[in-house]
Amino acid sequence: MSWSKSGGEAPRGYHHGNLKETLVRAALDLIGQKGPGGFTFAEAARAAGVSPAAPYRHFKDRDDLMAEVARRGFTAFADALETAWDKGRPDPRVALERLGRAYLAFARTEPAYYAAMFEANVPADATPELRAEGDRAFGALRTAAEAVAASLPSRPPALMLALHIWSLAHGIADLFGRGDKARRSLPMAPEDLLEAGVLIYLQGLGADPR
Amino acid sequence: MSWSKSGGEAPRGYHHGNLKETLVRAALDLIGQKGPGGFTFAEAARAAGVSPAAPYRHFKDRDDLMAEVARRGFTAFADALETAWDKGRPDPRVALERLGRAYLAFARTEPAYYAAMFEANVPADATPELRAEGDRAFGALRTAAEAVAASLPSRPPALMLALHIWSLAHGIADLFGRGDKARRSLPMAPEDLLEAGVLIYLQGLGADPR
DNA sequence: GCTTTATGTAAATGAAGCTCACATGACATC
DNA sequence: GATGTCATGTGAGCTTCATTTACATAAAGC
Repeated sequence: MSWSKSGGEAPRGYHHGNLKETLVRAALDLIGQKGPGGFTFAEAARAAGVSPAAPYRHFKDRDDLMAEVARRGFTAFADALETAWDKGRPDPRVALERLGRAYLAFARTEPAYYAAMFEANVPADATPELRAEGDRAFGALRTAAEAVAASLPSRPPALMLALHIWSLAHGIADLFGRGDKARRSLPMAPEDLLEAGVLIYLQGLGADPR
Repeated sequence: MSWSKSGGEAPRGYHHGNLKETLVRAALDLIGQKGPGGFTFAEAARAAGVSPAAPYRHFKDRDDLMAEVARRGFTAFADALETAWDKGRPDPRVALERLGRAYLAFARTEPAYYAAMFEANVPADATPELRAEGDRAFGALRTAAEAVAASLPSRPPALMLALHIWSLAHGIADLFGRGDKARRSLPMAPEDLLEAGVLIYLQGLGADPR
């Protein structure tokens, strides 16, 4: 049942028909296999079955493709965080924990995206779209921080709270959270490490110790 | 007064005499200027004034040179952390704050080392020496965590404490702590963000709020 | 049909990583 | 002091890559 070129080696004419999309997927595959440094423009072209020059019709250069992968990563990331937050239901603290787990789950299940987003040395504002999606991801965290801050008696500044949680989550993800690529092994699940950290942190801000 | 080859463009014979050292420094320079990805073996050779093949007499390949740079970085890092900790004087909490600041200071003042250590995709155990120095750096943090944990009424597990603080520090350094290379700008100094975070965290563990 | 525009190809350039055969010289040993 | 050996550089060459330029093909509108 291969009537289209989705997935397989469909013969094609002079024009590919879906090169841009194919290249992005190939790039994602390659990044997943060999890291953001190992991915080459030429190999992505080979994977798509086109000449080495063809990708230049769709991306300015190698970095531009990388930025597009990162942008899609941030889109998926922001979506995941917003979904996990679910408007703070049933209450901000529970929702925050869900958000933290979603953060680490993304790093774990989408290491290729995560690498393109945070390890490929793509400038945060390589393109306006990239900047926008990155802001949206951080916005999800920021929104959560605001709700949690408002629920605490000490009323801490929401931005600070967001930055602390983001940094902790990112640090854990970068150091321990990527399967076999992790820098060190851990005596517990990264998710649990993060949950414990956030819990302690919130208690430090005066949350009731449940 | 240039009677030796230290520092300048001293004419040299067939043999360089100090190539390995020169290459490491050149690599560090290049990494600082163009990032870990932009550094090339060939350019390091040019900087040292030798042919492109010469470096292979001292390093197995490009990654091997990178690993050596990272190793030296971890050595300097571990030294800095141990010095800052200063055996916990005058008391663990004060010393821990000093250690946290030293962590971020290193990331800020030695971005090239920090990049080689954490962004160059050098496996943590690329060489036994690298692993050893990395362990020593973490050991400094671990020692500090033990002393602080022992000083707290709740007696939290020291390893957990070390991992939380390391992750927070690394996350802040990676996201905000590298000057213009930072991913986002911050309304405060990274050092202050870290200090506030650790303070809140320790309060969550039952430390007296000073 | 004819033009315009988008999309690919071929060929070439320049740089990089790496290897191999060979050159040079530092040093030890007779 | 001649000689042999080992460490350290050189030169040339191979392969891969990024990127550009001129040209080819086809899809769409006229």
